[in-house]
Amino acid sequence: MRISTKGRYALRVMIDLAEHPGEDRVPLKDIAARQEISEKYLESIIAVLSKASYVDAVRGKGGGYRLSRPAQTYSAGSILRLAEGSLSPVSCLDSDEPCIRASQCRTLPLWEGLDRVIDDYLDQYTLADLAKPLDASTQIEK
Amino acid sequence: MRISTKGRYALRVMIDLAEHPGEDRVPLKDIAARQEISEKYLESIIAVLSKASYVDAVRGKGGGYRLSRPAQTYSAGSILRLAEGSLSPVSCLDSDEPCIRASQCRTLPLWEGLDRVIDDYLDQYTLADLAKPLDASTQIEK
DNA sequence: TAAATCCCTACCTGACAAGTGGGAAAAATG
DNA sequence: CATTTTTCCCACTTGTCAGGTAGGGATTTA
Repeated sequence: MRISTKGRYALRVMIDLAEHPGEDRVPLKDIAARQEISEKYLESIIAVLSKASYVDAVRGKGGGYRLSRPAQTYSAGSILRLAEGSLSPVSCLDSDEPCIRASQCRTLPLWEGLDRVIDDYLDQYTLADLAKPLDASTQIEK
Repeated sequence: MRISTKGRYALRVMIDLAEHPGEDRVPLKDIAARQEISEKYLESIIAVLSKASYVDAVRGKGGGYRLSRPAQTYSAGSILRLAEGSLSPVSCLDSDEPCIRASQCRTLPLWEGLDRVIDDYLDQYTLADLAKPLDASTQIEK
């Protein structure tokens, strides 16, 4: 039940952007260097974020990326679901048409509940909570 | 973030055993037939359950498997953790020695909380809740 | 012209999921 | 004792996917 690097790196990119609001545009090269992730690989990850308008890209010299909304408006769950494709623990929760044996399935309610619990938890956390967590006042109580 | 067939099948095996307490010993062949899973593959899955004494095996003619404890005493989480190895969403939660950068890590608290939420949820469900779910009185309120 | 995003294709490597196959050992039954 | 029915054990296969790497070309903007 692992979160892949896509999701984890996407989150780190977003956090990095949230922590560098001063620099108006942040080039991918800088993010890659700070996060110690290959620029090439990050390119494919940030492309997804960009297409979904989670970040705002500007080309050319002096260009780079920027969050397109305030950090508090992104939930960790939304970023992870976007990057991972899906967070659901079993594939039958993804397809729109329910499984034929759904009514007999002993475990379906378990998975549905698990899916809900995961989503609910991850949707509580915002990007603002994750950036600069040294400031204790922005932390969620656990 | 998928649960693999190992975990899912292990759960189905345990549910199947819980639903057939009358037959003192249930041969794997019967479980495989009912669950429509290859006997050979199930063999490797039930071996893990057997080694952990989750089930009780008797060889030879008339032999088979049986739950070694009452169904209410197994949590879904314990079965899944056993079969899957680990349910944690990131590998750094598995190693006993913490990551060097743990104190700087922006996302560690998020993963720790997620891990806890998943475990807590899955540990609520018992095998007795999952077997014969048509009896509404045994269901967990969601 | 340099620095940046964007977009494409292709490839690699290793790990792991998901199984298959063969046979040995144990226990009951005839 | 032989046979059948079962668990138990080890090796092997097959395919998929994560997690990248490599390279180039087009476009945009200071």
